[in-house]
Amino acid sequence: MNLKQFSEILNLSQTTVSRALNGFPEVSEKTRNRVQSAAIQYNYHPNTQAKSLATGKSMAIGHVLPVNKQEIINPIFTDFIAGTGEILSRSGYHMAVTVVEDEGEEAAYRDMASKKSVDGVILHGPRENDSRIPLLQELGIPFLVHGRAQTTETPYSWFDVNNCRAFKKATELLIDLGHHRIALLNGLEYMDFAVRRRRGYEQALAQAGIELDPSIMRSEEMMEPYGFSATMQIMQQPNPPTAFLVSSVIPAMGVQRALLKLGLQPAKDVSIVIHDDQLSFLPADLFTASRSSIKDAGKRCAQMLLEQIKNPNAPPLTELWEAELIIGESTGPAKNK
Amino acid sequence: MNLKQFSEILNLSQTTVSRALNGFPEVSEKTRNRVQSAAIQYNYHPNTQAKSLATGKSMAIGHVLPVNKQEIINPIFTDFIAGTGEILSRSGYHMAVTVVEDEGEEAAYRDMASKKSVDGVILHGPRENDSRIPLLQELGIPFLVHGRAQTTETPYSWFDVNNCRAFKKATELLIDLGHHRIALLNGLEYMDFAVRRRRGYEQALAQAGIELDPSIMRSEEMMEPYGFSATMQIMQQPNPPTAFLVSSVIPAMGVQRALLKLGLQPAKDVSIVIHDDQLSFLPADLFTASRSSIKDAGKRCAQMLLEQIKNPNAPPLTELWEAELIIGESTGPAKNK
DNA sequence: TTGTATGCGTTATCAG
DNA sequence: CTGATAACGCATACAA
Repeated sequence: MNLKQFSEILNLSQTTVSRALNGFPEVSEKTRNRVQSAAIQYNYHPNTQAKSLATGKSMAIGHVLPVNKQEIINPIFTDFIAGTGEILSRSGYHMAVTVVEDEGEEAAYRDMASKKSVDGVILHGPRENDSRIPLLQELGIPFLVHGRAQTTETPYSWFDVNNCRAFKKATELLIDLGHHRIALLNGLEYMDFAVRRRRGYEQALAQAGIELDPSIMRSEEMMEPYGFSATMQIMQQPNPPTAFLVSSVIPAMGVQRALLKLGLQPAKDVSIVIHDDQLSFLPADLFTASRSSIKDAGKRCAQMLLEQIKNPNAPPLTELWEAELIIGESTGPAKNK
Repeated sequence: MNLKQFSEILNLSQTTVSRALNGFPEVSEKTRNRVQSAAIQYNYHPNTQAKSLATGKSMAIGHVLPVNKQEIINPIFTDFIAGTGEILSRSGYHMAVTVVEDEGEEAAYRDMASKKSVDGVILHGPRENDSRIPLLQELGIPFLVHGRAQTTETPYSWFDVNNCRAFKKATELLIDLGHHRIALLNGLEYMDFAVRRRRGYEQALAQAGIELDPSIMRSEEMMEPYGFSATMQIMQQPNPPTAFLVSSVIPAMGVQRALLKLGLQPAKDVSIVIHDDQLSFLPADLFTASRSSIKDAGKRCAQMLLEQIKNPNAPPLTELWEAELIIGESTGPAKNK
């Protein structure tokens, strides 16, 4: 059923029906009610493509996901889009997800711009001086960066968690508990968030006069086996750490597994502090953590992007959330040697 | 840049340019080359909405994700769409992801049909006698079910793993190792796959003359804390099992955590067999498993759906994969009592 | 092999 | 408050 047929049923012009459905003020209450209830009755929905063509709006938000980079298509992303999608669908938007080979990412954005297939984009996993940011600016697509990239160029909209402070506080907590050898299992350090986390860790150590020890610092993709093998290796070195600071609950599961395998009790023998994205499928209160819900982040990102689409000429929006430091069961005082 | 402008640059009609770009045979090699290189040079891409409107094809595959049902928006889904998206993007398709409140699912499908916003749909998480299947049939949208629903109605296209046989074999393996008390930590049993898995488990037990014991059987969402708490509870009952059969590696992580907490060694004290979807972020060889890559499933589903879109009148496509039984480090002979 | 004219289903402009 | 008509950008039947 299209508009023409539908308006014929109602004995109205297409124009009036369209206006009634789109909430234009000039149509009479009576007509509007008649149209709206008929739309439900006949299950009439305007064709998306035609509407897009006429308005220039696609009512879609794009996500470009490089396939080889596990950092983006990962379980954290799932919880993120659960939040994003929830907000978007309330506003009538859907998500256009494109999977690309790593080297096809730029082309994908150019494509979107040229085809006008999305009204905005959420940019995931920013790196330092991420080239995608100037690209999107050049293309003129509204976009919001989930995270930040230390760029000196023109400002852009972003949403981020204060990773530096979160990890500084987490490290301070461990230091206050008497820990002086604290291992860091970070994410990949070409990702901006990982750089900031490392910086927070370093700042806290420096303040306490503790020297950095690269032999107990790692940087890899946040997967369980990484946490396991890094812990096995680090704990079997001479002078092992008494605490671990871990970038996500996923590798932390591996850390815990390794400790148990080594006969060590979390909290009692070795303390663990993690950054907790509050993933829905993993335990919540197992670890002491700097906590910040990734799903809520997804919601907020969607809201900010929609605002930006609404006011294209407004200055860039930025928002920085503080993580909450939660004391769980995985930390305890350092043992005196 | 639109077709009109682009064709004026080339001094050709819109028709010829369109044909050259869409691979029609009648256009001369020379013209085609000229058009194609100019398209690259001027970065011309046809507008998606206009193309869709003219052809009736949206070049999009839909996923409808109910937000409250964790069973669908979960880390397994992530790996699935990584596979799906990879295949689709090669064919020029993208994915339209819509998040809906649980009760809005039917409306979302009706909406898609009415708006013609997708060319096909992948249906996730089928239940027994799933009402979405007749709905999609009624709406006339090509669709492929990932999994099956025991429906007596008209046939439909599906892709599935032989869950029943996988769990039967897994159970047999444990029985062969001398285990007679085998706990089952299943997924939610209103999901079709969970029903089939339970059936496989029951068949193997029946063959071996072992009676079912509901006190060591659970059915919940496949999350880590579920594995942990179910194991803690089951192992502290009188006459605890000597083996666990677990629906996914995620709750299995919890099983393992519980066993270690209870001072029990996997394989040695208690055996664990899981179904392993080969999630990218969790350990691969930790458990003895019936293994079947969820990412490959995603790929195959995409291929099958595309075939179906191509030949709308062909009979439904179905495909059943057998899982591979992999011996890992989590199984051993039952201890003699 | 190329071009002309029309339709796809909306929204937007302008007139009444 | 309502309606006729022109875009929107492309594909395609038909003509040359």
